[in-house]
Amino acid sequence: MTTNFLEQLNAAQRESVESVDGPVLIVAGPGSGKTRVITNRIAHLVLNRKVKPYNVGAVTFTNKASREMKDRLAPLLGENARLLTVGTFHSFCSMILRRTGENLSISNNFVIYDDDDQISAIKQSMKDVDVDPKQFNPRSVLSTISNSKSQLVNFAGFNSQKSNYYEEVVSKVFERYEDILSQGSALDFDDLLLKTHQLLTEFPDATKMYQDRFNYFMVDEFQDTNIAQYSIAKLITEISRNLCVVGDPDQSIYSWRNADIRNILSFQNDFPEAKIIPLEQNYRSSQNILGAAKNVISKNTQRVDKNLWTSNGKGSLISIDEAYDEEDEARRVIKEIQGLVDSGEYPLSDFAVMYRVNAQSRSFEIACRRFGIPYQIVGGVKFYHRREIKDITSYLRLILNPEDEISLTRIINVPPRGIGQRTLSEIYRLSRQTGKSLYESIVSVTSTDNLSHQLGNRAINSLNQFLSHIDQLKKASVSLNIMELIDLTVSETGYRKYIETDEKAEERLENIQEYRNSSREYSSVPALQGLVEFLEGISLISDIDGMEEDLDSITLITLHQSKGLEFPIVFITGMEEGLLPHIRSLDSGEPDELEEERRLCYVGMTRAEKQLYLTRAFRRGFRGTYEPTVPSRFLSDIPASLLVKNTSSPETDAPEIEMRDKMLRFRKDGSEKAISASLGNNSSLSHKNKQPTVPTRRTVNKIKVSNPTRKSNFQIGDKVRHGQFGDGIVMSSDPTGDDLQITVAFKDGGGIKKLLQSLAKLKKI
DNA sequence: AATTAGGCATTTTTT
DNA sequence: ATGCCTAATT
Repeated sequence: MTTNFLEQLNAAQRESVESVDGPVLIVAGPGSGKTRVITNRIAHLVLNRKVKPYNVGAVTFTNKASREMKDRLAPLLGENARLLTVGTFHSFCSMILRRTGENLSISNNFVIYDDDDQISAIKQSMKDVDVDPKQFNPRSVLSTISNSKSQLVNFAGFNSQKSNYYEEVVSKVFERYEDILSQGSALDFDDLLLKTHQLLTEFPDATKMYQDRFNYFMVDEFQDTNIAQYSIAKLITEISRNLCVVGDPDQSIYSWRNADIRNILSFQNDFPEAKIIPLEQNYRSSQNILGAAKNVISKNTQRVDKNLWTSNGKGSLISIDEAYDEEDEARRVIKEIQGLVDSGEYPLSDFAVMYRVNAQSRSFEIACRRFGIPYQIVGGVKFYHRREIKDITSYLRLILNPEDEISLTRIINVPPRGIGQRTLSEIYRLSRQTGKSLYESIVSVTSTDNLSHQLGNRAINSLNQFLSHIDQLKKASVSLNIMELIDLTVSETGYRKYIETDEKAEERLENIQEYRNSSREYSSVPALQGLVEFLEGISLISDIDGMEEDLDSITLITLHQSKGLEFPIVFITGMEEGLLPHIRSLDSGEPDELEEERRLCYVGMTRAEKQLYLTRAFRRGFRGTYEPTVPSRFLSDIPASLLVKNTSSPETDAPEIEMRDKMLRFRKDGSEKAISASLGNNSSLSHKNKQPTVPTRRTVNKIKVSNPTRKSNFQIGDKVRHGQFGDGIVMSSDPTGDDLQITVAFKDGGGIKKLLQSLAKLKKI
């Protein structure tokens, strides 16, 4: 091995790589070779500074990123690469807690509750402490708790500083929630961090062990870490002070997940001696793209300006394309891609279509299928969140820990075995009365001499049946590997038979098959440990992890998920007020949130190497009705000199004729084009064995070109009569989809109602 | 106990 | 429009 990899770096990169002693902050602009710096830095540590790989730790944002890092290190370090500790913050913490969590009475077989489980646990907690889920949204309660935890405030802390009624309520739920989790030997995502932090502050022996081990520690995507994560990194490197963080404040897009951009400031305060190295040369994008992106981001007020530059050529101008609606938008994008692919210049894998919200993916999927363009969709309906998958996972968790009440209640009657509401609430009652767990209560209820319950023979039989399933699986679990265990679960519990009656049987069975396949890599691990690791694996996996770069397909992806990726040609779609920037950020009135939207846009734009398209639709469907749109403010931040001269697209307030023309053209195209076989797949695991799915027959005449109801029969100010609400005055009338929405203020306290002209037989009076 | 109908909230982004 | 939850039905 030689050091020649250093010679291929620019000055700043090289300095980043060679500055290994003491704290370092690398401010890495988009495309500045960040991953290369990190991997080379590790290689430099091991090869030139003779640091043992065992003493190096690096945390990344996703599993995918760590996998890539390991892949890149393998050729440089050979076998040594395996000895490095590279993972996400959450998997890093999970490792610590499995090894030394017993200090905090955490079982080393703990399971990790994902989103769904957390919501179930919150709902159960709310029920237990008599909080009405209609009055308090379980999701917001959870997010309050999560927010608290990620700032290192546990239940005790939260409880002692609650200051209003809402927080009092949350506190009650919080307490119960923690009980449910510990009952289930479960930690949620935030606990992984919170408990690790607790361990590292309260248990010097364990702490010392980790501090001695991780002499060199690196944090990637530092701008998207939360307080808990930063604190952990600080604790780990308290002695060595060899903490290197890499990030870009302009790419901070996860504040809603409690990431705290102030960490960057804190770092400079906490480590005043830190070396700060900006990486400002962009190797990814053309001058035009970089210029456009810089113009967008520069409108943010709360930022330090950077001097990003590139020696790349000017490249193509940026295109702004305007469509009639989201279907038309998708059609135009996919046709453009098809054209470029047909010209032979680009492979499919060069293209990414990005959007703000997952719901937008639908129209692109449909267009891809219609035009026969293979696509890879990142995210969407999460594989591990599908019902059949969650069900089997619950069984597996019960094998590990029958006290897990969230998993138990999920599957106690799945498949149906006659354990209904009545039976369950009786068990609950007994459990609360005796202080025993649900499982224990079931065991005691089914023992012959217990007469303290009010359950019929039938219920007892069903419960016995359930118990014997769990028993049998538990016994088998000590000798079977994970794959065999899944098979046994599916057959033994009658789950397979049950699923076969489902209308989506085929799809569900396929998913179970896929689940089984994904367990293969754990099958060589000893029985129980394999189970633990498999369960951890599926909890910590993310959608982006399933993405495959070299698949011959285009990529459909959210802007958030696109962070860290790059594509020769990028389409950012839905450039509309309310979508990007998202309505939530506008409603909140928080300028910070708007700035984050702008950063999100910036992240998307800077993914592009050669060509960037920004698209929008004149109108967009929202839960049933269509709304006219306003172009995103970010579009006007791009100087005209960087844009392709507008050729065909009309302006926002296009004349009616132009609009109709577009619609006609659309209709013609859509119905004439034959449906080609689709290579797309719709699972986040991206298995290639999906049969070509028949596209949803989306009838194009959904858009009616002429519709008599579009013309309003009512003028503002007209007096009208409604069968139910009585008399009122028309306030406004707006077209929605094919219909007209009439807003009427009714007399006699009837209030203001929005009515559809076609349905609400309004009479003029 | 299981099935069904109707009411209601929901959609930002995810380790 | 869709999906989840509750209430009503059998």
